[in-house]
Amino acid sequence: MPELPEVETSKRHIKQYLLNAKILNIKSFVSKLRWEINPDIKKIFNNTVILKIDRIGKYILINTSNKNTLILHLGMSGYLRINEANVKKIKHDHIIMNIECITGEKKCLIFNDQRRFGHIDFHYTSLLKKHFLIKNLGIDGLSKSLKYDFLNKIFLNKTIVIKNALLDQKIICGIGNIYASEILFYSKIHPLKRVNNLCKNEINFLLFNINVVLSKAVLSGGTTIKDYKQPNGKIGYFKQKLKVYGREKLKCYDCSSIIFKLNINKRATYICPDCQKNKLVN
DNA sequence: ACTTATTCCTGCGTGC
DNA sequence: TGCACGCAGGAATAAG
Repeated sequence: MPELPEVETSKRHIKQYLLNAKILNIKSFVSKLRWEINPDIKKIFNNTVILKIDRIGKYILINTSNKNTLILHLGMSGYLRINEANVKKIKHDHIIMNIECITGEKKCLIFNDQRRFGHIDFHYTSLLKKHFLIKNLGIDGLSKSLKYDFLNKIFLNKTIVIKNALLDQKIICGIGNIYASEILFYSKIHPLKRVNNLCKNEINFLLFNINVVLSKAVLSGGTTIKDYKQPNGKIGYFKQKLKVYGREKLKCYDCSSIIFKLNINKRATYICPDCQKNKLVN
């Protein structure tokens, strides 16, 4: 679910409440999400102040005054929401962080995750890049440093197909299954094309469209297929703008050919067979 | 050093 | 209605 645009939308929204707020306490109602939750999380952040909120790939990073960083990943079905303090829990609310905002108001940040593929952890801010979830991440999908030379160098010696390369968080982080299909459609590249066969123009057009698709999706508040919600409770509105994802058997908006669904690594992939027919071309 | 399969969860739609 | 099955936005880990 939540890919870069959904995580970025969530980050931006919670930031207005969390920045400079005091964490009163963190409560966890499960012992594990994807992994065991370090029980120290319940007290180590008590009475700390939130100094900075960042995102890398699909991770939200919250720096606090005790020189720690909270690491949040929303998994497949997770979302965050801001509520008034002491609001009643609903199903799959797993973590609640009670805060006192800079305005003096008391609120809480709630992490809800039906499938529990998400995770919450923390690490010393200074050693964050050594954390097992962070250390192998590649360059962020919206980073200004994501340029031709960087990507070309990686693609040169690889034989994996481009769809899998886009999903590989060790290369570029933040792109997931929805945006991989969309980016390749925009780029007119077949998802099964091998990365070492991409020419300079294709890589540059791909880079351009990674930025276009992710930026546009952020502006729409992300994509809601099923569970995802913005922290204000609204859904994301990019679904209406998807050109191929989820549009099997419907007409391509550009050429009226029928959108086709295929599986790559067991994951749904959508293409316009006419707009992206360069599969075998070098 | 690669790629591919398995695994962790809940819930929904489909077909019998 | 009920049940079995496949599938869903992720990704580390194990196995090949």
